[in-house]
Amino acid sequence: MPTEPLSRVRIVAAAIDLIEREGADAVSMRRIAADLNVGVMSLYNHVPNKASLLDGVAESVLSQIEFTDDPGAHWTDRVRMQARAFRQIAHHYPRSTMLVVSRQLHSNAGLFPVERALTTLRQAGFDGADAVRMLRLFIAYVIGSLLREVGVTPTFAPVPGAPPVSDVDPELFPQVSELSSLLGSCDHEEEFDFGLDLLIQAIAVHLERKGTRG
Amino acid sequence: MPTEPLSRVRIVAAAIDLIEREGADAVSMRRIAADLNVGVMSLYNHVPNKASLLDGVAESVLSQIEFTDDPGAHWTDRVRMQARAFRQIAHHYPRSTMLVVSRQLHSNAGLFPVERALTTLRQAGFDGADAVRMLRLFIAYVIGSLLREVGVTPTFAPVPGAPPVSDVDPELFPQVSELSSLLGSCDHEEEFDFGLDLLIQAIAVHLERKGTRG
DNA sequence: GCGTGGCACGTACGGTGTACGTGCGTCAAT
DNA sequence: ATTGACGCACGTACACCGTACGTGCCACGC
Repeated sequence: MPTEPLSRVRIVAAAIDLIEREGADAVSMRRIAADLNVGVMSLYNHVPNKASLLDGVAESVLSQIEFTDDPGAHWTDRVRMQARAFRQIAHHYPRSTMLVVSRQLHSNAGLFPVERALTTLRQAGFDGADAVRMLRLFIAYVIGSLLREVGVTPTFAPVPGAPPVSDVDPELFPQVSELSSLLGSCDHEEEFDFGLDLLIQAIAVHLERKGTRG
Repeated sequence: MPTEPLSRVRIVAAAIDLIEREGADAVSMRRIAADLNVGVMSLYNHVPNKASLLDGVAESVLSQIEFTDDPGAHWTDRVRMQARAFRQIAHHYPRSTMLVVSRQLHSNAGLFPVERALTTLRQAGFDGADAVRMLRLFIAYVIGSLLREVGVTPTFAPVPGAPPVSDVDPELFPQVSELSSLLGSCDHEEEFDFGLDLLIQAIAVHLERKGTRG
């Protein structure tokens, strides 16, 4: 049974698998090698070091975003679709996404989504400066939302292991304790779409005002 | 010269100092001990483990947020001030903030800002469910913005060491390459305020509509 | 047949977090 | 005053980490 030859993509895939199964802390060169039934140092024939391997993870996750763009649709719908595509990848690879988001990105893998978004925004009528602004606004919102969904955030994503928002002092935190049931649960998709629509509507207004003025 | 006795807060302070000076990767129990002129294992008399120490860092940073709330001001201004207070702490402790944002939060230190924000929103007229929604929306935006400012993000915060958005293929990425100068630089404060105002305006509209309807 | 280069692998070194034991200083009860 | 207990600083030791370096196998071009 000659196993498939070792390669960078196989190593990256094993890393993603491991991250999703046991979390980013479990990632070690030795562990990945073991999962691949391979000596540790063999990995270094295909990957210069661990940091580069994690860059590969980021690149791979990013490149798996599936954009289905309909050039005929209204720009608001196209923007919405692009944002949702991001969310879906994060939903699929939650723990890897966490890693992607919290690492400096060195490759050009992140440029495709950026290019696509800028194109859409400029076709909608934004000038260059505003397109960049709006892009940054959306990225901030999307990434912030992903972090909530993935399980970080000061707003109590329902972490299965941890206790809910129990044992808060109602004297000190009346609002938090009154709204604890709302804070403790979260329909991430509904919440994401709510904010997304609000944002899109807001920048549509911004666009109209600029258009009628200048 | 009897040095001040070792304590959890002194250890946490040393950790924050180290993180800001040399980055989160430089943090190790040995290194912190050395900075404090202390044996490694002495730390464990005040801190159960490294993870807890990092929780302490998060807690400390969060608790240093300076809210100056004027109960007489319009709610939009109060919300703006609270968001800015967050940004300022991140600006002051950029690398620690990165760490805070990318860790699950286990303590109640994050509850004060939450309580405060919820109070403001409910006084503005939002019902419980909407207040929670709006809070989450703001948190997503603020955290996403902080990540950009702190130096992550797919949008090219100007990392001093790295080359700018050079060497992108204008054929593949026409928008990116045309707007490269805009993408490559960023007035974080201006950008943050722009998005913040847009957001506040949007939820103000949302509030009015709900108010006049119900 | 014979180099030669790619690749799997073992060994080894300096780093990490932390379990455990030891010794010293201080304070409480006798 | 003596003794006991406890708190806390510290050293040692272990398992694990990333990776530099050397070795040997095997498949290929000449």
